[in-house]
This record gives sequence, structure tokens and C-alpha cells, in this order.
Amino acid sequence: MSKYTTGEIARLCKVSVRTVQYYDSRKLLVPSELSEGGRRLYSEDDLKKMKIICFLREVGFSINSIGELFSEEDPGSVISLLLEQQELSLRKELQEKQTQLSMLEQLKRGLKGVENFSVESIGDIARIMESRKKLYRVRAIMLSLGLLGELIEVGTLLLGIFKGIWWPFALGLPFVIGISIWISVFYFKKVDYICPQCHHVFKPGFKEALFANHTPTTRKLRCPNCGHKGFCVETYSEQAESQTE
Amino acid sequence: MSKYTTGEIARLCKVSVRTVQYYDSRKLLVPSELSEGGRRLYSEDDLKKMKIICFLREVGFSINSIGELFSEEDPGSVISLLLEQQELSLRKELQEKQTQLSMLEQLKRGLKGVENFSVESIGDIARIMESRKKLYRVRAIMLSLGLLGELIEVGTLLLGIFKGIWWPFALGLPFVIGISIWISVFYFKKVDYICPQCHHVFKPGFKEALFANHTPTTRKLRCPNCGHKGFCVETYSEQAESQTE
DNA sequence: TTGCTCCTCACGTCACGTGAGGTGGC
DNA sequence: TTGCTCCTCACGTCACGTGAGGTGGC
Repeated sequence: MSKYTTGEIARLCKVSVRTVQYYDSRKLLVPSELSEGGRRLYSEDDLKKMKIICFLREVGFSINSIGELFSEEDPGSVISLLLEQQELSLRKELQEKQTQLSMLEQLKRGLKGVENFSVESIGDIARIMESRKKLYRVRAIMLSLGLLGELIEVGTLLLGIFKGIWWPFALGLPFVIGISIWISVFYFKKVDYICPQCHHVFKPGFKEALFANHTPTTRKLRCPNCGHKGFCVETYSEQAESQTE
Repeated sequence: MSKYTTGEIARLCKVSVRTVQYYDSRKLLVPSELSEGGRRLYSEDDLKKMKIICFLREVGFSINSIGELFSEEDPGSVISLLLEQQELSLRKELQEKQTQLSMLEQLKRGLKGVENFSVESIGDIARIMESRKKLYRVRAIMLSLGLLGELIEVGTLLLGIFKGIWWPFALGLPFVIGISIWISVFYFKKVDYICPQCHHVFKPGFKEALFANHTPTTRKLRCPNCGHKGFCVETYSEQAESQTE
């Protein structure tokens, strides 16, 4: 029966000598024999056990979990529980990494559009990213309301053309106009803008915002803080949030 | 100008008080003022900085990296490098988690097929999983050689039938038979079996293996260690590997 | 005065890595 | 005898968490 030294076990299992020693200190894999000089001597069974330990570590189990598994008199009852737990935690970590990666990508894309970078730009982008989700909801509400208006308008118009009944259209028109105005005001309330120059967050005048040159996510405004006039990125208004709370 | 206490900063950034204190000790976010009683007082700018720090931490940056970014006089030159590094490490971690998860799934599936579980069963499954990749290669070699044999046989046969030229077929036949035999021996050499009873890894006699009842990955054999006769799982032979090294 | 918040040590977590200084075994 | 391996402390890593014992501020 051949015996393995610490270094041999380490090499055979592709780990460091320190790891083998550490598993001894944690009572995970205590060598079955010690030489007269106090050196660890591992048996064939020890090697097998070490390989199982290393495999379980590769799958992500903690040393404590592996220890439990080996010390349990009925490992069959523990193993399935451990597997379920581990799968859950792995899925969670996977999800987390994916979220982090997508946030990183968004940050990268956001920084590409920044002309003169400063650390505050990161704060702007973080704010934009966070508010993006909230703005999606706001825009969804706007869109559905707008569609409702369209539906009423077209419906009553058809009713007038084909059936000669015009009073629903007459009644619907001011209603639809009302919805349109309400949508504009609602959106205006929910939205702030970030100055690309001084990173100040502000709400422009209603008139200025209404007639300003704009893209889907920016609007050309003058910053009330530094006076810079340029395309300011739209963001969810924090005040709007605290009002609803 | 309002000032924030440690607890307020913590609440606004959704971290613990300890974390805020820790960032102070790490010189990441030193409060801009101290009260007479020695309490930390944070300014509006401090809050903004803390939000940026928390955002970068959510993306997975280390405290050291964030510290570098803030202490650099030209952060623009550092940020893109940091972003690249972070993306690389995130992709690596993601890959790792995915590998772990798929290994866990394989382990779960493997354990379902085990009748009486013991910790050694994990070792068997680990061995099977590891050897699976290697066996794929072995089987690929066998398959391509087998196809070559088929091709020769069919080709020369057609040549005989349609052109009346039979000597290639006569010459090819023993060649193809030779290939077949060589394939069997080659495969036999590369493969060991695991006893489901005592987890002993062994190589059966060639004749026994040839005529034994089998499935694609198991074969009904008698274990030379414990005498148990049952379906043993095929695994890549470690000896075959050390011979080729 | 009473809660509540905050303060500073200082140790714990997790799985080892990294020396330092000494020794076993071929 | 000379390398090489192995031994045991003991501290470092990473980003905090968790008390303990004391105090500021409303």
C-alpha cells in the first residue's frame, strides 16, 4: 500500500501544498498516518476523498458544507438538500453577474457619449440608468393613454362619416384634447434634465421644454446653474417620487 | 447648506453605517467636516460622491479601483482601462458560474441514477464527468475511422457491381476488417469500468467485455474486487493516458 | 432625563497565499 | 553533504459584520 506525501496529493489534485495542509487543519481531510518526523502520510483512500473534495469545491460548495456531508452518518439525506441550496445560490450569483455585466455595458455606452469626462459623469449615467426603468413605466402610461385617445377619435369619426351621428365626435374631441394636454403636463412633471457641463439636475420652464429642440432622450436647454446651453439628458424626477410616497 | 450624519448617508445610499465608516477608514470618502464631538458630517457633494461609489461597487469594482479613480488627476485615462479590466473579469466569473451550474446539474442527474448513495458515488460521477470529454474524442476517432471503412467497402462494392472490377473490393475487405478489429482493441484500451457496488475501477477481460450485455455507456460485468455483477459505467482509462504522456 | 445615534477598538468571516525560520528524508 | 520537501507559526487578503463599552445630541 503506497503512501502519498502532502506534495504528491497536492500535485495529483492540482492544488497547492498549503491547501492540503489547510484541509487538515479544518478536519476535512486528516491524513491517515503521520511519519516519525511528523510528516503527513496519505493513503489511497485519502487520495480518493481528496479528489471528491476538490470536485465539490469546483462545483462551488463551501468547506463547511463538504465537512457536513462527510461527517453525516446518512449523507444521502443531506446531499439532495445541499444540491438544491447550491443550485439556488449559483443561479442567484449568475443572475447578479449578468446584471453587473449589463450595467457595465450601459456605463460604457453612456461614457462614450460624454465629451469631457469627469468622475461626476459616472454619477449622471448612474442616475440615467436608474431612472430609465422608471421612465419606461411613465412612457408606457403615456402611450396607453395616447392610444386610448386615438381610438376614441377614430371611432367617433367613423361613426360620424358612416352613420351620420356626429355628437360622439363633438363630445370626444375636447376629451381627447384634454388627455393630450394632461399627458404633456404629466410627463413634464415626471422628468428632470441633467446639465452635461456642471451635472446640475434641474426642471426647465414648461414653455421652454415644450418648444425646445430635442431627441428621444435629450432636450436642448439652458442650465440655470452654470448658464451652459446644450443637449441635456432626460431623467426621472426625484421630487415626483417623493411626492407620491 | 445641510449636512448629513453617517446614518443619513447610509440610509440614502442603502448601505450600513459600518460601510460608511469603513469607506472613511479606507480614505475613499472622508467626511468634509467633523462635529465638535467627533461625529462625521457629510456635505451635499459627499453624498453625490457616495452615490457614485455605491454605483461602482454595484458594478463590481473593488474599493482600490474606485480609490484610484478618485485620486487620479486625469480620471479619463484610467476609466476606460478599468472598464475593460472589469468587463473581462466579469465575463470570466460569469463563465465560471455557468460551468459550475452545468457541473451541478450533471451531478444531480448522475446521482438520480444511483440506487444506494454514499459519498464515494460523487467521486464516481466526477470521474465519469471528467472522462466524458475525453471519451467524446475517442469516440470521434472511432466514428471517423468506421466511416472511412464504410466508404471503402461501399465504394469498392459499387465498383464491382457496375464496372465488374472486383479486385479493389477483394483488397479493401481485409483492410476494413482490420480497421474494425483495431477500433475494438483501441476502444477497449481506452476504457475502464466502475463497479457500482464498491466503486473499484477495473479493466475487464477483452472477451468478457466483447460479449457482455451493454448500453451506450454501461456494460454488465463482474467486479474483480467485490465479485458484484451488474451494469458498470464506462470511464476513460487513466492508464491509457499515462502511457501516451 | 431618556432614547437614539454615533464613536472607536477589536475580533470574526472565507479559503487560502505568503513569508520566516526550522527540519526531515533521499 | 546538498537540494528538495515539508513542518508550524503568524500575518495578509477582501469588504465589511458584530459585539463591547462608551458618549454626543435632541
